[in-house]
Amino acid sequence: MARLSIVTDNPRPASRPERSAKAEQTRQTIIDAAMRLFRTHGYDKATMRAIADEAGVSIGNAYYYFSSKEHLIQAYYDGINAEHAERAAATLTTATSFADRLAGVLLAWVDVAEPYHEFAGKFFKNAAEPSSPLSPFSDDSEATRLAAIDLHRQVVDGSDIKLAKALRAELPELMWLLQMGVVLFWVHDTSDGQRRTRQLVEQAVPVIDRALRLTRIPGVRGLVDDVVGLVRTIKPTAG
Amino acid sequence: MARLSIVTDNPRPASRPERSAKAEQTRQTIIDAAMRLFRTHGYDKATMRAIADEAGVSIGNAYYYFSSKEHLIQAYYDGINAEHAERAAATLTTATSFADRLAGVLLAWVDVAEPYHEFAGKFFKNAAEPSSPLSPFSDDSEATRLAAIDLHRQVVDGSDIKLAKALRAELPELMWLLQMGVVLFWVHDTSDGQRRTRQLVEQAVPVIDRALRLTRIPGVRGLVDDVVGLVRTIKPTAG
DNA sequence: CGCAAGAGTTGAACATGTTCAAGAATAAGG
DNA sequence: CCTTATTCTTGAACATGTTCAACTCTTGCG
Repeated sequence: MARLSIVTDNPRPASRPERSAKAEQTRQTIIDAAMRLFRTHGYDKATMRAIADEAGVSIGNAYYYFSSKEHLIQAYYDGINAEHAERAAATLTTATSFADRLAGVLLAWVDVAEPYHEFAGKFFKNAAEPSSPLSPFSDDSEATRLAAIDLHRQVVDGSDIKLAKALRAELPELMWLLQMGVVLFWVHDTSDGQRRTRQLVEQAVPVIDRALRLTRIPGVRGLVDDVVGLVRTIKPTAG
Repeated sequence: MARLSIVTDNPRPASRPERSAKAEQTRQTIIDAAMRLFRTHGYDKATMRAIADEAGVSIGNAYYYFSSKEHLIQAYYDGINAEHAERAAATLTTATSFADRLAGVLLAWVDVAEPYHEFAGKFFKNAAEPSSPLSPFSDDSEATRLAAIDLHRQVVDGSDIKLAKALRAELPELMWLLQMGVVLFWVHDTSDGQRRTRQLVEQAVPVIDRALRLTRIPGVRGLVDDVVGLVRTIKPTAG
């Protein structure tokens, strides 16, 4: 699993990004230990003490590198995202229809995330707090979020779908929101292998595809402009 | 503020619902103490010890009545919902257009919830965990959820909007989902008085209204059936 | 080398949600 | 009233995320 540390928790000011080789190694050791324990014992059992033990460092040292358990989890989060991008690439290079591409990308996420489902509930809890750096809407997650949105831009751009320019520009962001919705459903989905989530994706994607193709109907056009305007108003201006 | 304890945390089996008058009183004392501290000192400062102290009982006793801090918060949750229903009634008896009714109900929620905004982040965190009884999707919250959905049914039924039968049946549930979306936005909204959330509601409602009226256009009709089918597939069958 | 400044490391201590064995108060049955 | 079962109450004890003052090691510089 590739490990992009997109969202870092660097204890040093940004102006001095270097870190000694040994420190970097210790840092990675801690991450690896945490991964191992999260996987084998779950979130609750993987206490900071256990992680520190497993990594062969003191508790205090773990906190020197990661200012909270949440920040430690961030590596997990990034790992899933990186794996998702990797896996989605297969779909993005082969499929041409919008529906296939979107379904492929969404199902790729479900596939990638499956091993973490049990863990995800606990993770999700932390991510839900607005002030948490793990929140998908937080400033800290911006890089991760933009990468995910970009993935959806590729879904659109590489597809055969015809859309109004304004809609095409905003659509990837809306699709990212859709993906957040899928994640929400997935987290609550207790069916085996998250069967119901896959069903949701497979059933929803054609409907979305159909809806998007309807946007070219004259009577619907005005509505689309309204939606785009709404998205633009709401979107970026933090605060 | 009315206090409907819709979702109770009864330590005794459901077959023996009675509780001594004194016990009931102690229970209420604890709730009141918790409310006071949540309001005055916020979620973090309102420790179980502080709450027990304020209520004049021991920590263990507080846990006898509420099996976790989350369950104690439930009263808060219910209180907001009850107040919302009360406040929404004004709109529901006067407004006749669908847009006005929906906007009125959603804005009523923002009004009612405003004092709790700071607190809400912490609350939301707990509610986000799927296994939490506080989750709006949990079995424990079913009564509360159904009440909220019913509120939206009143919005639809009392309005002048014309809709296909199937859509009309599912719409209240979709509107409840919309409300959850508004709540999500609201939680993350740091503008003063949650100005941006109000803006979102005011701008989104006319768009929704317009979209619903478009559902009668021939070409759109099939799409609506698909959406209804999708909602029905996904909705109830827990697990 | 010698030394100062900073990086890296430590574990005891703290705060808080939660549990639990034990006891006190109350209710039920005779 | 006495006995017994049940409800109610208690606070010490526990687990765990987090902090912090102190310590050791490394680096840079004369």
